[in-house]
Amino acid sequence: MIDEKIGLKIKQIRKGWGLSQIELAERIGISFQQIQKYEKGSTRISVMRLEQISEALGVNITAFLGEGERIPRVSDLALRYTPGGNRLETFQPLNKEEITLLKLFRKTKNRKVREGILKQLRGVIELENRK
Amino acid sequence: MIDEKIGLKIKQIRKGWGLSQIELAERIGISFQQIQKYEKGSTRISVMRLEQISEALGVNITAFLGEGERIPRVSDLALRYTPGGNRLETFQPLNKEEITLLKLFRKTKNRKVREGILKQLRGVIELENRK
DNA sequence: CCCAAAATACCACCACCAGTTGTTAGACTT
DNA sequence: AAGTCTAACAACTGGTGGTGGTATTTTGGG
Repeated sequence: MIDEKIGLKIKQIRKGWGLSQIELAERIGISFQQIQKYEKGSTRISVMRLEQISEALGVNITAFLGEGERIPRVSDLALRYTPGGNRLETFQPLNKEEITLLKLFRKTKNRKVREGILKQLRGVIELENRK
Repeated sequence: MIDEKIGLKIKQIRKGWGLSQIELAERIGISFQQIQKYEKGSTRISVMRLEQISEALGVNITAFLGEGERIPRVSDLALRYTPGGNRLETFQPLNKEEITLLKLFRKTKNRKVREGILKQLRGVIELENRK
């Protein structure tokens, strides 16, 4: 899966440098057979190993991961994580209203006020659910 | 070593979202005890796992690897995304109280209630500043 | 303050797989 | 055709990734 992709890149970069599996293996301190497994994607690569490999190959570790990746846009996440129902997950990008809420909430230094807001919300929610 | 660093970041980002170890664990289908090990850095993280985790946390996998790089937090993106023009300059991860607030706020479906809360906050803030 | 419950930390055990060794086969020299 | 270098594949094993169980801390509402 992802290990296969990474393995392929390892192979490409290694060959690009004209290194044999043996040479690469020696630089890292493991057997060349294990390198084979990595390149074939038949064993999972740990982050630590990948770091060693990237170092041995003189490339940044992100060279193996970057690909078409990009920083997830808010819209993507919204789509991905607001599935069926109104399951209220904590994990959602903040929408405009919520951002306003946060900014306001942070502006008031008064503990009592903040606690009051929370209490008030709880009350309303209970009321809603009761009906 | 590198696993400890990654573990720390996992913890940071997870908490920033107000997720428990249990919730994160469920999202990727492993035990929360294993999450603990990852966060403590006591077991090596495979690239595959890290990818799952980064997806579950809504960040790019490079967020855990980029050493000095800035962590592209989703909540960060969300906040900077604010169309209103007035953005929060430096993002602070959500603290406990704010997470509670958000959860409650999202629980109430009633628009009026939410608007009321905002209005109320504005009032209090104005009051505070006047004194 | 107090108390339940959620969240986290800690421990011991097991199964699997990362890593090893060994063998084979092509590809190239000389 | 014999030696060398490289890479693919099989069989084995120890370490550790992953688990369930329990103890401890932290939380937050009354």
